[in-house]
Parts: sequence; C-alpha cells; structure tokens
Amino acid sequence: MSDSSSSTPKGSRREPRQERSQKRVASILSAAGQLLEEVGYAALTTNAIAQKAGTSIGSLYQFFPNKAAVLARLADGFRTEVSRTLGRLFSLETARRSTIDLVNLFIDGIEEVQKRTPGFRYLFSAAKTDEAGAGEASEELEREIMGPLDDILAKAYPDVPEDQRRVCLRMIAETSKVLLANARHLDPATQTMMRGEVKRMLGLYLESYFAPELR
Amino acid sequence: MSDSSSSTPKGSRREPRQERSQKRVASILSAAGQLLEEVGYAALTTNAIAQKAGTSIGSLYQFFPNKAAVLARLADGFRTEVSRTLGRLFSLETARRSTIDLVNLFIDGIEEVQKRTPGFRYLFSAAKTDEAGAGEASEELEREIMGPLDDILAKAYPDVPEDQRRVCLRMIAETSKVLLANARHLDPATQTMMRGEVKRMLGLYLESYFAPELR
Amino acid sequence: MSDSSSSTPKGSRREPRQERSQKRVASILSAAGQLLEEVGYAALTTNAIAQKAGTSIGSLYQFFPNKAAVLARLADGFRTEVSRTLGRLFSLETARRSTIDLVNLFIDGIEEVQKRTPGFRYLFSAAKTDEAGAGEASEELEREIMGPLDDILAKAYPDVPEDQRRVCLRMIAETSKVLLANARHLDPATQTMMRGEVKRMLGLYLESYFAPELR
Amino acid sequence: MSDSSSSTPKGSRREPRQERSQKRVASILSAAGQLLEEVGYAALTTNAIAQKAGTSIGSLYQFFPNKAAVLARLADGFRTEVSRTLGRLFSLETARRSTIDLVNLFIDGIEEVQKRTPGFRYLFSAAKTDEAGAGEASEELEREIMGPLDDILAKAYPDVPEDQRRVCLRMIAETSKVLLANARHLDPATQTMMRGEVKRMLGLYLESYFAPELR
DNA sequence: GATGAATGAGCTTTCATTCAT
DNA sequence: CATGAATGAAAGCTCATTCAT
Repeated sequence: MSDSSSSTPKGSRREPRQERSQKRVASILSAAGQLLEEVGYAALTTNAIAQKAGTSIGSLYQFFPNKAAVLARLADGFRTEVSRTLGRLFSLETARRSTIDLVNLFIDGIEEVQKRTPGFRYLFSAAKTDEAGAGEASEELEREIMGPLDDILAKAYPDVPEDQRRVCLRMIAETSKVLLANARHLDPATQTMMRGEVKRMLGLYLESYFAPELR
Repeated sequence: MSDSSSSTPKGSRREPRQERSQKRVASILSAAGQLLEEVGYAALTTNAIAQKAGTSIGSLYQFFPNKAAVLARLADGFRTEVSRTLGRLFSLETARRSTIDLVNLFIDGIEEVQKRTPGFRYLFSAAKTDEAGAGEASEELEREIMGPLDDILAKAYPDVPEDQRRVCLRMIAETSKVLLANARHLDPATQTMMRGEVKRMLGLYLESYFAPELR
Repeated sequence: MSDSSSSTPKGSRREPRQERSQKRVASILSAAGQLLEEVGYAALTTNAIAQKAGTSIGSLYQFFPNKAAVLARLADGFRTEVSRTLGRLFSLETARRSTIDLVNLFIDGIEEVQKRTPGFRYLFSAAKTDEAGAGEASEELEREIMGPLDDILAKAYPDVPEDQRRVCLRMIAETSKVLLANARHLDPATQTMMRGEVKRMLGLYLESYFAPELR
Repeated sequence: MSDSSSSTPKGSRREPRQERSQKRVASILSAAGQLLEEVGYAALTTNAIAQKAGTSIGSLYQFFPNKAAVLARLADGFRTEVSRTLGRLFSLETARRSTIDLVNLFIDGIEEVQKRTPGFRYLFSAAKTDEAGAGEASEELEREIMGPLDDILAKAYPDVPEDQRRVCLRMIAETSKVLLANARHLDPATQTMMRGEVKRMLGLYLESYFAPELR
C-alpha cells in the first residue's frame, strides 16, 4: 500500500496531510450539524460531536480551539451554502420579478439550504438564544442571508426608502426563522403547507410596500 | 428555631401551611421568570432561582420534583394570565370586529402578558429550543393562547373551514413569537415599530382568508 | 455550644452553619498543605485535595471559587501564622539584640511555621515557580514575612540606609527559602545542622553591614 | 520500508545517520532549554519542544522515551558544560587563592553556564520542585557542579575535616541556586548587585571556616 | 527514521439533586 | 417542612504518548 517510490497502483495512495484533515474537519462539522438537529443546542457537547464524527475529543480540539469555534465554522459553511444557493436562485433577471416571486425564491432557497446542511436552522435562529458565543456567528450568518435580498430589493425598488426596506428585511428574516425553527416537529405535508402560508403572508406584506402601484 | 410540633403549646400559631406554601411556590415561579429575562434560558440554574426567591434549594425541591417542573408550572401560570388577558380583550362583541382589529388585540394582549409576567416569551418560544423538557409545557401554553382566538374566529367566520382556520392560527402564533423573541435586544422605539409591522403583516394575511368579501 | 432552644442533650447537637463549614474549609486547606508536601506543586489537583480532605469536589468548589483561591487561602493562613510566630519571637526588647540573635530568632520562627503548617515552604518559595496564580499569594506572603524583620532592623539600625537594608532583607528571605526548600529530603540531624549553618552564614553577612562598629 | 540497501543505487547519499540524529537531539535539547526560560517548567510541553526544535513530536519520542528523559538529557548537557567551565576557571594554581576568590570564581562560573545554556537554572533548582521526575537528573547535576569545588577545597585546606567541607559545599550550592532562581524576575542591575551580595555572604561564611588563621 | 494526526486519561469547574440537621 | 452543605456526573479542554503512513 505504501509503495513509496515507483508505481502508485490504485491511484489511492497518499491522501495525506491536508486531505485527511479536511475529511476529519468535515465529519466533525457534519456531526455537529446532525447533532444539532437530533438533540438541539443545549445538549450539544464536544464529546458527543467527536463521538458522532468517529473521532476522539483530542482530534476535535486539534482542529478547533474551542466549542464556539466549531459552531462558527459550521456557520461559515452555512454562509457559503446560502450564498451559493441564493446566488443561483436570484439570477440577474429576477430583479424584474414581482415581490411575491422574490419571496418564493427566498423561502425555497432557505428551505433548500436547511435540507442540505443539517443544523442550519439552529444557527440561523441562534441570535436570540445566543448561547455559548454562537451569537456572533449567527449574526454574520443572518447578514449573509439577508444581504443578497437587500441588494435585489434596493435595485428593483429604488423608490422605497432604505429604512423601509430594512424593516421589511427584518420581518422576512424573522418570519423565515420561525418557519424553519418549527418545521422540525411537523410532518412533511404540513411543512409544505406552512411554507406556502409563509410565502403568502410575506408576499402580501411586501407587496403592500413594494408594489403599491399594482393595487 | 420555630419548634413547631413539640412545644407550641396552645396551637395558636396556626400559620396555615397551604398559604405559606403557595407564597413560596409563587416566589419561586416569579424568581424563575425574572431570571429567565435576566440571564436567559441557558444560564438559568435551580440554585439561582431559589436564591432569588429567598428560599433554599431544598425548599424548591420540596415543591418541584425537578427543574423542568418549575418551568412547567411557570408555563401554567402564563396560561392563566393569557386566558385572563385575552378573555378580557376579546369581549363578546369583538366577534364583530374586523380581522385586523382582532390581530391588533391579540398582539397587544401578548405584549401585555409579557410585560406582566416576565419570562413568558421564553416559554412561549421554547418549543423550538425545547431545552430541559420545557417543550411540553410550551406546547400546552401555545394551545391555551391560541384557543380563545380560535373560538372567536370560528364564530365570526363560520364559513372558513376548520383546517384553514387552524393553519392561520399557527401562522399567528409563530409570527407573534418572532416579535417577542427579538424584542429583548431592541430599543423601545424599534420594538413599537416592529409590533406595528407584525400587526400589518398578520392583518393582511388574515384578511386574505377571513374577509374575502371585503375585496 | 449553639444550644438553640432548650436542652441540647450531649452538648454536641447542632454545630451548624458556620462551624461545619469552617471545619470543611480547614480540612480542605489542611489537605492542600499536606498534599503540597507529599506530591509537590505540580501534582496538586483539586480532586486530590477534596479526596484527601474527605469531601467531594463539589464541596471544595462551594467554598473556593477555583484552585488558585485554595492556594491563596492557604497562603493567608500562613501569613497569619507567620505574624503570630514572629510577633511572639520578636518581642519589644529584641530591638536591642544583636543581628545574630535576630537572625536566629527569624530562622527558628520560619522553621516553626513550617512545622506547624505543612505546605508553607511551597508557597513561600512559589514566587519563582509561580504556577497557576500562586504567584500573587506568594508575594504577599513574603511581604508579610519580611515586614516585621524590616521594622526591627530599621529601628535598631537607623543609620543603615534603607536601600542597604532592603538588599539584606532580600538575601535573608532567599536564603531562608533555601533551608526550607531542601529540608524535605534531609534527615532531622542534617536539617538541624543546616539550620545552624544558615544562621551562621546570615549572621556573618548581616553583621558585616549592621554592626560595623564591632569590628 | 526505507529500503536502505537495495535501491539507493550509487551509495552516494551517505548522509551519516549518527550525525543527523545528534543534530536533532541537540536541537530538541536546545529548544527545551529555551522554552524553560521562556515559559517555565509548568508550561513546558513536549509538543512545544518539538515544534521549537523544528521536528515532529514523533521524532522527539524516537530519541527520548518520555518527557522526563528529555530533561534528564538536558541536565547531562548542563553537567558537561559545568565541568568544562568550572574546570577552566579553577585552574591548578587557584588552589592558592583565598576562599573569597574561589567563591567569586564559582559564582561567576555558574552565571556563565546559565548564560550559555538556557534552562540551566531550572534543572539546577529542580531538586526541590522535583516535578516530572527531573529530580534525579537534578541531583546528579548538583554533584557534578559541586565536585570540582570540593576537590579544590580539599586540597587547599586539608586540615578542615571532610564533614565540615561537605556542609559548606551544600551551603554554597543552595545559596547559588537561589540566586539563579530569582534572577529571572530582576533587572540586570539588580541581578549584578545580588550577585555581589551572594559573593560577599558566601565569602564571609567560608572564610570563617577555611581561613581562621587569617583572623 | 520522520511525520503529525490521533488518542484518551485526567484536569478544572458547574449544577441538578439529595439528605442530614 | 426548611435549610443549605454535600454530592458527583458530566462538560470543556490539555497534553503526554502512540501509530499509521
């Protein structure tokens, strides 16, 4: 297997330094995310994370200086995923779409991120619970999430004053948090329905500010 | 110190048990609520509750089998307060009022309960965080809160199917949680504004279901 | 002793609040001191202290906020013991005595304190090792120890400039540490002999500064 | 695994093992010494040593069975350095010099060793702290240090009985430890002054035994 | 041999809960 | 019943040491 000098038979040799570490880091973050879904914020312990990740507690602390750092990195990953997903959904032309369409895209994007990255909802909603220094990571995450939407609305509706827009964004953010937070206890059908309701509610709300001329 | 049994010759120092117990229980619950506001869910310890209540930790455990039970009883108290407050606000004739008025009354009622009973928001929103077994108490609390509104809507809009009504109620419940959850970090002016926005958003949403004839 | 209400049969009942606590604190401090002698600074753990004191780790932390506090309190006790012992030895008339007598009294006092309060030497010498926050306590202890001697020398030899006196005091302090530090590994006879040598050495040294007229 | 014989075709890459090993060992020891000065005994970790030495922790354990062994080897090096330095200072003719001169030479020699080999003072003074098994190495070191002085005194003052001489040597050893141990926290000027005081004190002390005829 | 990721015993500290008084 | 000292499981984190590559 080591076969250090000549052949490298199966193309598998040497997934050394970097790669193995990355895998461990990934498995730790994944474990943290899953545990967040399974046991919640309060019961999330570093030992449990390590165990679920199939590592030792020592390894966890080789990669992360402390528990908060694990959550911060998790939030980083979420931010990336959010950027990617929302960036894809909010293609350029979306600027032309109605606020309702924008809301739909946004909610679907958030949903998709949650589906792909377990634990997302906990960090997205953690600002209020703000335990153990997840607060900062959580706020950054929120900024990352709301930023793109802010830009689009700003361009699409330059007449709406910034203050107004900001207020609406907060409402969107908070409302979608609630949706995510409570989805956990609901069966899929109900989740889908609730998602529809949130879209409807936010749509009506935004329309009242951003498309008054349509009335 | 009191030598309550052996000596107390004349039996005059009645000092009715029940009442003292009730007072203790009340002070424990009050302390728990206040601490919830002051230090948050994560930092809430039974010893701190007892101390703030002016009792001993031993007494606390005389009345409550464990920490979760304290929170459960706290939620009970909130339920009572909610019933009283909403019952007062939703007097009979309110059945005639518009959905927007109903929403306003409801939101104001929730605000009032929070103002009067510190800690309320934590248990009302605890369903998602569901730490330390507050989950069940929290769900009951939610049922108690939404029940009166359900009744009123049911009477006022008998044509709207029950399923539909239920969905709307969930939306109202979740959305009002948003308001409470984030209020702590906001200055009073912003709180007032956000309250207005929530009313607006919920009003528009409910109107779309419950007052279609007005369109 | 407390005799709270009427009889107090055996005189043993209710050694409550304060007293029991004091005993625990005392046993914890005693255990810490003994462990210091037995295993040294590096191997001194809070768990070991609690175990040796016959308590639980929880109790230790009921009385002391952290490990450093245990050492600080230990140093406090040493300071008191030092004051008492040196105060007794340095009675007023000692001001008239020769420097050699003063040195003898001082060294004997230090020895006595060490004999009575195990662990003393570790904290007296900890300034250099200065692990885990014992540094401060250690420095205070040194000030307490050297203070009385400083006063006496100042009064007895007002002509010797302060700087000079200070330097000599440092030398005395450090040299007496030597004695303590190494005594542990020596048999009693050797210890006694070494003590005599230290007295001789310090006596000669001090005489050269404080009693030049005798030459 | 390394296929040391089969491949290495031309035998040119000799790279003498021994030497490389020696270099590694040397760098590890040097790193350990420097770290001792920088962070002290308590904070000295094997990983830090390896890192500072520019090796891996694995290599460190290839050469040393455990942490204590590193310190033991460090002490060995110190012994060699001490022998060399004191041997040079105490040339034959010094036998004629006064005890005061001998003390001066000795103290200066110790100072020099400390200057050249960082960490020296920690191991020279470690006998009392005796952490992590440095005790034995420390004692050997002390014997090595005091040996030459013993020889010189024995030859120069054959009339002084051996017991007497031994006692004096211990006093010299211990007193010079103190000097070194405390030097770290002092500014250079104070260090120089203290060194002078130690010389004076030890000189007076030794003179009282070794040069009675001079009186 | 060299590397450094991995390991896990052990340390400090917290807090829900018990129990002697 | 009231009290609060006592308990100890468990959490976060460190570091000497091992072992696969």
